Amino acid sequence: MRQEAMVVKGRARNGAVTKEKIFSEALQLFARKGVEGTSIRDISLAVGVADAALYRHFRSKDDIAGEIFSRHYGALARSVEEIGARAQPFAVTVQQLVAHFCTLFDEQPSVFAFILLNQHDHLRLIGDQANVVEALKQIMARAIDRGEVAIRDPDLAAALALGATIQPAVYKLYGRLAGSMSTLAPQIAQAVCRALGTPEIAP
Amino acid sequence: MRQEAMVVKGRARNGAVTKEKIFSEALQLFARKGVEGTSIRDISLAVGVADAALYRHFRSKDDIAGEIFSRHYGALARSVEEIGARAQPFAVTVQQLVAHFCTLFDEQPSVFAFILLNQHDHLRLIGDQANVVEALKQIMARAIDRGEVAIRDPDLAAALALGATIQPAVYKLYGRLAGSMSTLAPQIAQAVCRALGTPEIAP
DNA sequence: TGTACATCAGTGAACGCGCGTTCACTGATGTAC
DNA sequence: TGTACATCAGTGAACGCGCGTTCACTGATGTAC
Repeated sequence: MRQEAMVVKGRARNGAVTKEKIFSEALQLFARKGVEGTSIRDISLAVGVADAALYRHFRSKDDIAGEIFSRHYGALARSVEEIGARAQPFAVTVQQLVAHFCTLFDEQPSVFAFILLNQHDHLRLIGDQANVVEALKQIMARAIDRGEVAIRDPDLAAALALGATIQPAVYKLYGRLAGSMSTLAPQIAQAVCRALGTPEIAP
Repeated sequence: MRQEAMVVKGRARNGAVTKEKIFSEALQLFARKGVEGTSIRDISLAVGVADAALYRHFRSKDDIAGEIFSRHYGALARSVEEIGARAQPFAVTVQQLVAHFCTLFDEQPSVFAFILLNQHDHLRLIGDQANVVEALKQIMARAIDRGEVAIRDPDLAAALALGATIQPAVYKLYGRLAGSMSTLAPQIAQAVCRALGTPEIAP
Protein backbone atom coordinates (compact mmCIF):
# COMPACT_ATOMS: atom_id res chain seq x y z
CA MET A 1 0.00 0.00 0.00
CA ARG A 2 2.78 2.34 0.88
CA GLN A 3 4.65 1.15 -2.20
CA GLU A 4 1.58 1.47 -4.37
CA ALA A 5 1.23 5.05 -3.25
CA MET A 6 4.83 5.57 -4.22
CA VAL A 7 4.20 4.16 -7.70
CA VAL A 8 1.19 6.42 -8.14
CA LYS A 9 3.30 9.25 -6.85
CA GLY A 10 6.05 8.38 -9.31
CA ARG A 11 3.64 8.08 -12.21
CA ALA A 12 2.03 11.41 -11.36
CA ARG A 13 5.35 13.20 -11.25
CA ASN A 14 5.19 14.45 -14.80
CA GLY A 15 4.46 18.14 -14.75
CA ALA A 16 3.06 18.44 -18.25
CA VAL A 17 0.64 15.55 -17.74
CA THR A 18 -0.62 16.92 -14.45
CA LYS A 19 -1.09 20.40 -15.90
CA GLU A 20 -3.17 19.00 -18.76
CA LYS A 21 -5.25 17.04 -16.28
CA ILE A 22 -5.88 20.21 -14.31
CA PHE A 23 -6.95 21.91 -17.54
CA SER A 24 -9.44 19.20 -18.43
CA GLU A 25 -10.88 18.52 -14.97
CA ALA A 26 -11.19 22.19 -14.12
CA LEU A 27 -12.87 22.87 -17.46
CA GLN A 28 -15.52 20.25 -16.75
CA LEU A 29 -16.16 21.55 -13.24
CA PHE A 30 -16.27 25.18 -14.37
CA ALA A 31 -18.72 24.27 -17.15
CA ARG A 32 -20.97 22.37 -14.77
CA LYS A 33 -20.85 24.51 -11.63
CA GLY A 34 -19.32 27.79 -12.72
CA VAL A 35 -15.96 29.18 -11.62
CA GLU A 36 -17.26 30.56 -8.33
CA GLY A 37 -19.10 27.34 -7.60
CA THR A 38 -15.92 25.29 -8.06
CA SER A 39 -13.28 25.23 -5.33
CA ILE A 40 -9.57 24.57 -5.57
CA ARG A 41 -10.21 21.43 -3.54
CA ASP A 42 -12.89 20.27 -6.02
CA ILE A 43 -10.34 20.53 -8.80
CA SER A 44 -7.47 18.89 -6.90
CA LEU A 45 -9.78 16.03 -5.88
CA ALA A 46 -10.75 15.43 -9.51
CA VAL A 47 -7.13 15.60 -10.63
CA GLY A 48 -5.98 13.30 -7.83
CA VAL A 49 -3.40 15.55 -6.19
CA ALA A 50 -3.30 17.67 -3.04
CA ASP A 51 -4.80 21.15 -3.29
CA ALA A 52 -1.43 22.79 -2.82
CA ALA A 53 -0.09 20.99 -5.90
CA LEU A 54 -2.22 23.16 -8.18
CA TYR A 55 -0.04 26.11 -7.23
CA ARG A 56 2.97 24.40 -8.83
CA HIS A 57 1.24 24.90 -12.19
CA PHE A 58 -0.88 28.03 -11.81
CA ARG A 59 -0.52 31.25 -9.88
CA SER A 60 -4.13 31.33 -8.68
CA LYS A 61 -7.60 29.94 -9.23
CA ASP A 62 -8.45 32.87 -11.51
CA ASP A 63 -5.31 32.07 -13.47
CA ILE A 64 -6.63 28.54 -14.10
CA ALA A 65 -9.97 29.87 -15.29
CA GLY A 66 -8.32 32.56 -17.40
CA GLU A 67 -5.89 30.20 -19.12
CA ILE A 68 -8.63 27.70 -19.91
CA PHE A 69 -10.92 30.40 -21.20
CA SER A 70 -8.46 32.12 -23.47
CA ARG A 71 -7.10 28.87 -24.85
CA HIS A 72 -10.51 27.66 -26.03
CA TYR A 73 -11.99 31.06 -26.79
CA GLY A 74 -8.97 31.94 -28.88
CA ALA A 75 -9.25 28.68 -30.82
CA LEU A 76 -12.93 29.29 -31.53
CA ALA A 77 -12.23 32.86 -32.62
CA ARG A 78 -9.57 31.71 -35.05
CA SER A 79 -11.95 29.11 -36.52
CA VAL A 80 -14.63 31.75 -37.00
CA GLU A 81 -12.16 34.08 -38.68
CA GLU A 82 -10.93 31.31 -40.94
CA ILE A 83 -14.44 30.35 -42.05
CA GLY A 84 -15.28 34.01 -42.58
CA ALA A 85 -12.25 34.50 -44.81
CA ARG A 86 -13.33 31.88 -47.35
CA ALA A 87 -14.53 33.16 -50.75
CA GLN A 88 -18.05 31.73 -50.88
CA PRO A 89 -21.67 32.83 -50.69
CA PHE A 90 -22.72 34.12 -47.27
CA ALA A 91 -25.32 31.35 -46.96
CA VAL A 92 -22.50 28.80 -47.11
CA THR A 93 -20.50 30.71 -44.51
CA VAL A 94 -23.53 30.60 -42.23
CA GLN A 95 -23.89 26.86 -42.77
CA GLN A 96 -20.26 26.29 -41.87
CA LEU A 97 -20.31 28.57 -38.84
CA VAL A 98 -23.46 27.00 -37.44
CA ALA A 99 -22.09 23.52 -38.15
CA HIS A 100 -18.88 24.45 -36.37
CA PHE A 101 -20.69 25.66 -33.25
CA CYS A 102 -22.92 22.59 -33.26
CA THR A 103 -19.97 20.23 -33.58
CA LEU A 104 -18.23 22.01 -30.74
CA PHE A 105 -21.32 21.51 -28.60
CA ASP A 106 -21.58 17.81 -29.50
CA GLU A 107 -17.91 16.95 -29.13
CA GLN A 108 -16.80 19.29 -26.35
CA PRO A 109 -19.91 20.29 -24.44
CA SER A 110 -17.86 21.59 -21.51
CA VAL A 111 -15.89 23.91 -23.78
CA PHE A 112 -19.11 25.18 -25.33
CA ALA A 113 -20.76 25.74 -21.97
CA PHE A 114 -17.77 27.42 -20.40
CA ILE A 115 -16.85 29.85 -23.16
CA LEU A 116 -20.30 30.59 -24.58
CA LEU A 117 -22.67 30.30 -21.63
CA ASN A 118 -20.56 31.27 -18.59
CA GLN A 119 -18.90 34.01 -20.59
CA HIS A 120 -20.13 36.99 -18.63
CA ASP A 121 -17.08 37.55 -16.43
CA HIS A 122 -14.29 36.66 -18.77
CA LEU A 123 -15.43 38.57 -21.84
CA ARG A 124 -14.26 41.78 -20.22
CA LEU A 125 -10.74 40.40 -19.95
CA ILE A 126 -10.47 39.42 -23.61
CA GLY A 127 -9.53 42.84 -24.88
CA ASP A 128 -7.80 42.96 -28.23
CA GLN A 129 -6.90 39.32 -28.78
CA ALA A 130 -8.81 36.98 -31.07
CA ASN A 131 -12.46 37.69 -30.40
CA VAL A 132 -15.45 35.65 -31.56
CA VAL A 133 -17.89 38.54 -31.27
CA GLU A 134 -15.66 40.89 -33.24
CA ALA A 135 -15.00 38.27 -35.92
CA LEU A 136 -18.72 37.68 -36.41
CA LYS A 137 -19.28 41.42 -36.70
CA GLN A 138 -16.69 41.70 -39.47
CA ILE A 139 -18.26 38.79 -41.33
CA MET A 140 -21.66 40.48 -41.12
CA ALA A 141 -20.26 43.85 -42.17
CA ARG A 142 -18.77 42.39 -45.33
CA ALA A 143 -21.99 40.49 -46.13
CA ILE A 144 -24.01 43.67 -45.69
CA ASP A 145 -21.69 45.48 -48.12
CA ARG A 146 -22.20 42.70 -50.66
CA GLY A 147 -25.97 42.90 -50.29
CA GLU A 148 -26.19 39.41 -48.80
CA VAL A 149 -27.63 40.55 -45.46
CA ALA A 150 -30.66 42.83 -45.12
CA ILE A 151 -30.14 43.81 -41.46
CA ARG A 152 -28.11 47.01 -41.69
CA ASP A 153 -26.34 46.92 -38.31
CA PRO A 154 -23.56 44.29 -38.33
CA ASP A 155 -23.67 43.90 -34.53
CA LEU A 156 -27.42 43.32 -34.56
CA ALA A 157 -27.04 40.80 -37.40
CA ALA A 158 -24.32 39.00 -35.42
CA ALA A 159 -26.43 38.99 -32.26
CA LEU A 160 -29.43 37.50 -34.08
CA ALA A 161 -27.29 34.78 -35.63
CA LEU A 162 -25.43 33.99 -32.42
CA GLY A 163 -28.60 33.93 -30.33
CA ALA A 164 -30.37 31.63 -32.78
CA THR A 165 -27.46 29.22 -32.49
CA ILE A 166 -26.70 29.40 -28.77
CA GLN A 167 -30.26 29.29 -27.43
CA PRO A 168 -31.03 25.90 -29.02
CA ALA A 169 -27.85 24.67 -27.31
CA VAL A 170 -29.16 25.92 -23.97
CA TYR A 171 -32.41 24.11 -24.69
CA LYS A 172 -30.45 20.94 -25.40
CA LEU A 173 -28.64 21.25 -22.07
CA TYR A 174 -32.01 21.29 -20.36
CA GLY A 175 -33.13 18.25 -22.33
CA ARG A 176 -35.73 20.13 -24.37
CA LEU A 177 -34.38 19.15 -27.77
CA ALA A 178 -33.74 15.61 -28.99
CA GLY A 179 -30.83 14.39 -31.08
CA SER A 180 -27.46 16.04 -31.51
CA MET A 181 -26.90 19.71 -32.23
CA SER A 182 -25.30 18.71 -35.55
CA THR A 183 -28.63 17.20 -36.57
CA LEU A 184 -30.27 20.56 -35.97
CA ALA A 185 -27.52 22.56 -37.68
CA PRO A 186 -29.15 22.67 -41.15
CA GLN A 187 -32.44 23.95 -39.73
CA ILE A 188 -30.66 26.54 -37.60
CA ALA A 189 -28.50 27.70 -40.50
CA GLN A 190 -31.55 28.10 -42.72
CA ALA A 191 -33.39 30.01 -39.99
CA VAL A 192 -30.40 32.33 -39.55
CA CYS A 193 -30.20 33.04 -43.28
CA ARG A 194 -33.91 33.80 -43.39
CA ALA A 195 -33.67 36.00 -40.32
CA LEU A 196 -30.89 38.04 -41.88
CA GLY A 197 -32.66 38.27 -45.23
CA THR A 198 -29.99 36.33 -47.08
CA PRO A 199 -30.91 35.09 -50.57
CA GLU A 200 -31.21 31.30 -50.84
CA ILE A 201 -28.38 29.56 -52.62
CA ALA A 202 -29.31 27.85 -55.87
CA PRO A 203 -29.34 24.06 -55.37
CA MET B 1 -27.00 62.47 16.37
CA ARG B 2 -28.29 59.91 18.79
CA GLN B 3 -31.80 61.26 18.23
CA GLU B 4 -31.34 61.28 14.48
CA ALA B 5 -30.43 57.64 14.65
CA MET B 6 -33.62 57.02 16.60
CA VAL B 7 -35.68 58.78 13.96
CA VAL B 8 -34.10 56.70 11.22
CA LYS B 9 -34.69 53.66 13.36
CA GLY B 10 -38.31 54.63 13.81
CA ARG B 11 -38.83 55.36 10.16
CA ALA B 12 -37.32 52.06 9.17
CA ARG B 13 -39.56 50.13 11.49
CA ASN B 14 -42.14 49.30 8.88
CA GLY B 15 -41.79 45.67 7.95
CA ALA B 16 -43.49 45.82 4.58
CA VAL B 17 -41.37 48.77 3.43
CA THR B 18 -38.13 47.11 4.49
CA LYS B 19 -39.06 43.87 2.80
CA GLU B 20 -39.77 45.67 -0.46
CA LYS B 21 -36.44 47.45 -0.18
CA ILE B 22 -34.70 44.13 0.30
CA PHE B 23 -36.48 42.86 -2.82
CA SER B 24 -35.36 45.77 -4.95
CA GLU B 25 -31.79 46.14 -3.68
CA ALA B 26 -31.13 42.41 -3.77
CA LEU B 27 -32.53 42.20 -7.29
CA GLN B 28 -30.12 44.87 -8.51
CA LEU B 29 -27.14 43.22 -6.83
CA PHE B 30 -28.08 39.74 -8.07
CA ALA B 31 -28.49 41.08 -11.61
CA ARG B 32 -25.12 42.83 -11.52
CA LYS B 33 -22.96 40.34 -9.63
CA GLY B 34 -24.95 37.11 -9.56
CA VAL B 35 -26.43 35.45 -6.49
CA GLU B 36 -23.18 33.76 -5.45
CA GLY B 37 -21.25 36.97 -5.99
CA THR B 38 -23.61 38.89 -3.70
CA SER B 39 -23.33 38.52 0.09
CA ILE B 40 -25.94 39.01 2.78
CA ARG B 41 -23.84 41.93 3.98
CA ASP B 42 -23.86 43.49 0.49
CA ILE B 43 -27.64 43.42 0.55
CA SER B 44 -28.06 44.69 4.09
CA LEU B 45 -25.62 47.54 3.38
CA ALA B 46 -27.65 48.58 0.33
CA VAL B 47 -30.91 48.35 2.29
CA GLY B 48 -29.47 50.27 5.23
CA VAL B 49 -30.06 47.70 8.00
CA ALA B 50 -27.88 45.26 9.88
CA ASP B 51 -27.24 41.91 8.22
CA ALA B 52 -29.22 40.06 10.88
CA ALA B 53 -32.31 42.11 10.04
CA LEU B 54 -32.69 40.32 6.71
CA TYR B 55 -33.57 37.17 8.64
CA ARG B 56 -36.69 38.89 10.03
CA HIS B 57 -38.07 38.86 6.48
CA PHE B 58 -36.53 35.81 4.80
CA ARG B 59 -35.48 32.38 5.97
CA SER B 60 -32.20 32.36 4.05
CA LYS B 61 -30.23 33.98 1.26
CA ASP B 62 -31.52 31.39 -1.21
CA ASP B 63 -35.02 32.23 -0.06
CA ILE B 64 -34.44 35.86 -1.05
CA ALA B 65 -33.18 34.86 -4.49
CA GLY B 66 -35.98 32.35 -4.93
CA GLU B 67 -38.77 34.76 -3.99
CA ILE B 68 -37.42 37.48 -6.26
CA PHE B 69 -37.00 35.07 -9.12
CA SER B 70 -40.41 33.48 -8.97
CA ARG B 71 -42.18 36.80 -8.50
CA HIS B 72 -40.72 38.29 -11.68
CA TYR B 73 -40.48 35.09 -13.66
CA GLY B 74 -44.09 34.31 -12.87
CA ALA B 75 -45.20 37.76 -13.98
CA LEU B 76 -43.32 37.42 -17.26
CA ALA B 77 -44.77 33.96 -17.85
CA ARG B 78 -48.30 35.25 -17.34
CA SER B 79 -47.68 38.11 -19.78
CA VAL B 80 -46.40 35.69 -22.40
CA GLU B 81 -49.42 33.43 -21.90
CA GLU B 82 -51.78 36.37 -22.16
CA ILE B 83 -50.24 37.63 -25.41
CA GLY B 84 -50.26 34.09 -26.78
CA ALA B 85 -53.96 33.70 -26.04
CA ARG B 86 -55.00 36.64 -28.21
CA ALA B 87 -56.82 35.81 -31.46
CA GLN B 88 -54.52 37.41 -34.01
CA PRO B 89 -52.03 36.48 -36.73
CA PHE B 90 -48.83 34.88 -35.41
CA ALA B 91 -46.76 37.72 -36.84
CA VAL B 92 -48.61 40.13 -34.56
CA THR B 93 -48.08 37.86 -31.58
CA VAL B 94 -44.36 37.86 -32.33
CA GLN B 95 -44.34 41.65 -32.56
CA GLN B 96 -46.04 41.93 -29.19
CA LEU B 97 -43.86 39.32 -27.49
CA VAL B 98 -40.63 40.90 -28.75
CA ALA B 99 -41.91 44.36 -27.81
CA HIS B 100 -42.75 43.07 -24.34
CA PHE B 101 -39.29 41.60 -23.78
CA CYS B 102 -37.65 44.78 -25.12
CA THR B 103 -39.74 47.01 -22.86
CA LEU B 104 -38.84 44.84 -19.91
CA PHE B 105 -35.18 45.25 -20.76
CA ASP B 106 -35.49 49.03 -21.13
CA GLU B 107 -37.59 49.66 -18.04
CA GLN B 108 -36.38 46.96 -15.65
CA PRO B 109 -32.94 45.92 -16.84
CA SER B 110 -32.19 44.19 -13.54
CA VAL B 111 -35.30 42.05 -13.81
CA PHE B 112 -34.38 41.12 -17.36
CA ALA B 113 -30.80 40.29 -16.47
CA PHE B 114 -31.70 38.28 -13.38
CA ILE B 115 -34.48 36.13 -14.78
CA LEU B 116 -33.30 35.73 -18.36
CA LEU B 117 -29.50 35.82 -18.17
CA ASN B 118 -28.67 34.42 -14.70
CA GLN B 119 -31.43 31.84 -15.04
CA HIS B 120 -29.27 28.76 -15.01
CA ASP B 121 -29.68 27.77 -11.36
CA HIS B 122 -33.24 28.74 -10.72
CA LEU B 123 -34.88 27.26 -13.80
CA ARG B 124 -34.60 23.84 -12.21
CA LEU B 125 -36.69 25.02 -9.26
CA ILE B 126 -39.55 26.36 -11.35
CA GLY B 127 -41.29 23.06 -11.85
CA ASP B 128 -44.94 23.23 -12.80
CA GLN B 129 -45.77 26.86 -12.08
CA ALA B 130 -46.09 29.54 -14.74
CA ASN B 131 -43.22 28.93 -17.11
CA VAL B 132 -41.99 31.24 -19.87
CA VAL B 133 -40.30 28.47 -21.81
CA GLU B 134 -43.38 26.25 -21.71
CA ALA B 135 -45.69 29.11 -22.69
CA LEU B 136 -43.54 29.94 -25.71
CA LYS B 137 -43.58 26.29 -26.73
CA GLN B 138 -47.39 26.19 -26.65
CA ILE B 139 -47.58 29.36 -28.73
CA MET B 140 -45.26 27.83 -31.30
CA ALA B 141 -47.15 24.53 -31.32
CA ARG B 142 -50.41 26.27 -32.12
CA ALA B 143 -48.80 28.41 -34.83
CA ILE B 144 -47.28 25.28 -36.41
CA ASP B 145 -50.73 23.64 -36.46
CA ARG B 146 -52.16 26.71 -38.19
CA GLY B 147 -49.39 26.67 -40.79
CA GLU B 148 -47.96 29.97 -39.59
CA VAL B 149 -44.56 28.54 -38.62
CA ALA B 150 -42.42 26.38 -40.90
CA ILE B 151 -40.07 24.99 -38.24
CA ARG B 152 -41.74 21.75 -37.23
CA ASP B 153 -40.38 21.37 -33.68
CA PRO B 154 -42.11 23.84 -31.32
CA ASP B 155 -39.17 23.81 -28.88
CA LEU B 156 -36.68 24.58 -31.64
CA ALA B 157 -38.93 27.36 -32.91
CA ALA B 158 -39.17 28.79 -29.41
CA ALA B 159 -35.40 28.56 -28.90
CA LEU B 160 -34.71 30.38 -32.17
CA ALA B 161 -37.14 33.16 -31.29
CA LEU B 162 -35.93 33.50 -27.71
CA GLY B 163 -32.27 33.49 -28.71
CA ALA B 164 -32.81 36.12 -31.38
CA THR B 165 -34.40 38.34 -28.74
CA ILE B 166 -32.13 37.71 -25.76
CA GLN B 167 -28.77 37.85 -27.53
CA PRO B 168 -29.27 41.42 -28.76
CA ALA B 169 -30.05 42.30 -25.14
CA VAL B 170 -26.74 40.75 -24.08
CA TYR B 171 -25.02 42.80 -26.78
CA LYS B 172 -26.70 45.92 -25.42
CA LEU B 173 -25.43 45.15 -21.91
CA TYR B 174 -21.91 45.09 -23.34
CA GLY B 175 -22.50 48.38 -25.12
CA ARG B 176 -22.39 46.87 -28.60
CA LEU B 177 -25.79 48.16 -29.72
CA ALA B 178 -26.94 51.78 -29.65
CA GLY B 179 -30.38 53.09 -28.71
CA SER B 180 -33.01 51.33 -26.63
CA MET B 181 -34.11 47.73 -27.10
CA SER B 182 -37.59 49.01 -27.96
CA THR B 183 -36.08 50.79 -30.95
CA LEU B 184 -34.72 47.45 -32.16
CA ALA B 185 -37.92 45.53 -31.45
CA PRO B 186 -39.44 45.88 -34.95
CA GLN B 187 -36.26 44.62 -36.64
CA ILE B 188 -35.98 41.73 -34.19
CA ALA B 189 -39.64 40.79 -34.60
CA GLN B 190 -39.30 40.79 -38.37
CA ALA B 191 -36.14 38.69 -38.17
CA VAL B 192 -37.90 36.18 -35.90
CA CYS B 193 -40.86 35.88 -38.27
CA ARG B 194 -38.52 35.32 -41.20
CA ALA B 195 -36.49 32.78 -39.25
CA LEU B 196 -39.61 30.79 -38.43
CA GLY B 197 -40.95 31.02 -41.99
CA THR B 198 -44.00 33.04 -40.99
CA PRO B 199 -45.94 34.70 -43.81
CA GLU B 200 -45.74 38.49 -43.80
CA ILE B 201 -48.87 40.26 -42.64
CA ALA B 202 -50.61 42.36 -45.29
CA PRO B 203 -50.08 46.06 -44.56
C1' DT C 1 29.75 5.13 -14.15
C1' DG C 2 29.34 7.56 -9.54
C1' DT C 3 28.70 11.40 -6.91
C1' DA C 4 26.94 16.22 -5.69
C1' DC C 5 23.69 19.27 -6.31
C1' DA C 6 19.71 21.98 -8.34
C1' DT C 7 15.20 21.70 -9.71
C1' DC C 8 10.75 19.84 -10.08
C1' DA C 9 6.34 18.18 -8.43
C1' DG C 10 4.39 16.58 -4.90
C1' DT C 11 2.66 16.52 0.50
C1' DG C 12 -0.13 17.85 5.00
C1' DA C 13 -0.89 21.44 7.97
C1' DA C 14 -1.93 25.85 8.79
C1' DC C 15 -3.16 30.88 7.77
C1' DG C 16 -6.61 34.65 7.70
C1' DC C 17 -10.84 35.95 5.71
C1' DG C 18 -15.48 36.42 4.41
C1' DC C 19 -19.40 33.88 4.32
C1' DG C 20 -24.39 32.55 5.92
C1' DT C 21 -26.56 32.19 10.00
C1' DT C 22 -27.80 32.41 15.03
C1' DC C 23 -28.00 34.53 19.40
C1' DA C 24 -29.65 37.40 23.30
C1' DC C 25 -31.26 41.57 23.62
C1' DT C 26 -33.84 46.26 22.80
C1' DG C 27 -37.29 49.41 22.11
C1' DA C 28 -41.32 50.75 19.31
C1' DT C 29 -45.96 49.49 18.00
C1' DG C 30 -50.43 47.09 18.28
C1' DT C 31 -54.05 44.96 21.18
C1' DA C 32 -57.15 43.69 25.22
C1' DC C 33 -59.43 45.12 29.08
C1' DT D 1 -58.08 56.97 28.29
C1' DG D 2 -54.41 54.15 30.86
C1' DT D 3 -52.12 50.12 31.71
C1' DA D 4 -50.09 45.33 30.75
C1' DC D 5 -48.45 42.56 27.64
C1' DA D 6 -47.38 40.29 23.03
C1' DT D 7 -45.38 40.95 18.82
C1' DC D 8 -42.59 43.11 15.47
C1' DA D 9 -38.36 44.80 13.46
C1' DG D 10 -34.35 46.12 14.54
C1' DT D 11 -29.17 45.70 16.80
C1' DG D 12 -24.01 44.07 17.53
C1' DA D 13 -21.44 40.20 18.49
C1' DA D 14 -20.36 35.79 17.77
C1' DC D 15 -20.56 30.99 15.62
C1' DG D 16 -18.48 27.41 12.60
C1' DC D 17 -17.26 26.53 7.97
C1' DG D 18 -15.18 26.44 3.60
C1' DC D 19 -12.51 29.18 0.87
C1' DG D 20 -7.92 30.57 -1.67
C1' DT D 21 -3.43 30.58 -0.57
C1' DT D 22 1.15 29.84 1.79
C1' DC D 23 4.44 27.26 4.27
C1' DA D 24 8.27 24.06 5.29
C1' DC D 25 9.37 19.95 3.85
C1' DT D 26 10.20 15.50 0.91
C1' DG D 27 11.79 12.58 -2.45
C1' DA D 28 12.31 11.75 -7.44
C1' DT D 29 14.51 13.33 -11.62
C1' DG D 30 17.91 15.83 -14.48
C1' DT D 31 22.61 17.71 -14.98
C1' DA D 32 27.75 18.58 -14.40
C1' DC D 33 32.01 16.84 -13.56
